[in-house]
Amino acid sequence: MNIGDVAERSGLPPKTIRYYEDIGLIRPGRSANGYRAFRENDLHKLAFIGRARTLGFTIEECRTLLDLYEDENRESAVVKRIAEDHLARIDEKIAQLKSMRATLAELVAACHGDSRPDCPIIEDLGRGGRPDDPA
Amino acid sequence: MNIGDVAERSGLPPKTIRYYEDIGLIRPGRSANGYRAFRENDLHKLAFIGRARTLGFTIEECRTLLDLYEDENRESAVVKRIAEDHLARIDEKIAQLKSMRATLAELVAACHGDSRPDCPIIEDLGRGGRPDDPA
DNA sequence: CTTGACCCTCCAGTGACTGGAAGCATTACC
DNA sequence: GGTAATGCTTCCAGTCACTGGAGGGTCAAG
Repeated sequence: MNIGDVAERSGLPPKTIRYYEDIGLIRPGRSANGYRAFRENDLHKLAFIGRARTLGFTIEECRTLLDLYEDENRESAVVKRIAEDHLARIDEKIAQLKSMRATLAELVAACHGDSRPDCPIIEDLGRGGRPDDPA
Repeated sequence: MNIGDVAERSGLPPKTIRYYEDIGLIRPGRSANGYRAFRENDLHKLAFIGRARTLGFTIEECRTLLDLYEDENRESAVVKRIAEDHLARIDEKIAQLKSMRATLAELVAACHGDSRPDCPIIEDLGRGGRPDDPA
């Protein structure tokens, strides 16, 4: 298989696949003409990585997970721990975004959004986010 | 004020403040010794940027917001629209993360996490995320 | 007078790609 | 058989928003 076929079948752009080879996630062979020659196994790995990436795992986690994928004697506990850590990070990010969202939504709701210059959003930013002190 | 004072009062690291000057967000003067000389106005701007960044606005949005901050004749509608766009982006990200989280939580729950190698997490990744077909 | 804290600039690296240029290889079509 | 369009190759640079570090000047205290 050439890179184009693998790209189509794995859903990853050729550029990304080359990048994954660069950083050592896969090692396709080479044809006589210098083209990368992918085997089914490479395709499986790429699909694996693609899936892991859509679940938000970092490349380094993907590397570890790939090793575990190939390791017949892996302990599922190791895999589970990586996933749990990642889950915790996701929860943190969600919490952060929700907090941002809440503040921002309040400000947006308070802004009349017309042609006049006064604007609670700008005022909040200008106060550095400290609560308003109308005294 | 030297950069250290401004860093402390704005909560931004000196490196970041220098970077903000580099990209033209602020323009502090210079003392005879070559040190940056910040005025109160610079500090206000930095606090403004810092706040906007914690709310997740990009640097380019900060630039625009700063312009609006300084513009006595701004229309609050313009500000509101930027904030609304940003809000929509945040909502998108939250949705994405929640979807990741849901899938990942299922997999984690299904993994017994002991010394045996069989693991629903690895299996999902290996299938590229396609639903299991036990037939 | 030296020590240490502070400041300066410039370069390089982060993560995970992505875009583009320059140049072979192959394939499709007439 | 020629030629034009793909497709493949490598390498360099850019993205975003910083961050780390080297190498060196400046300033206040003891």
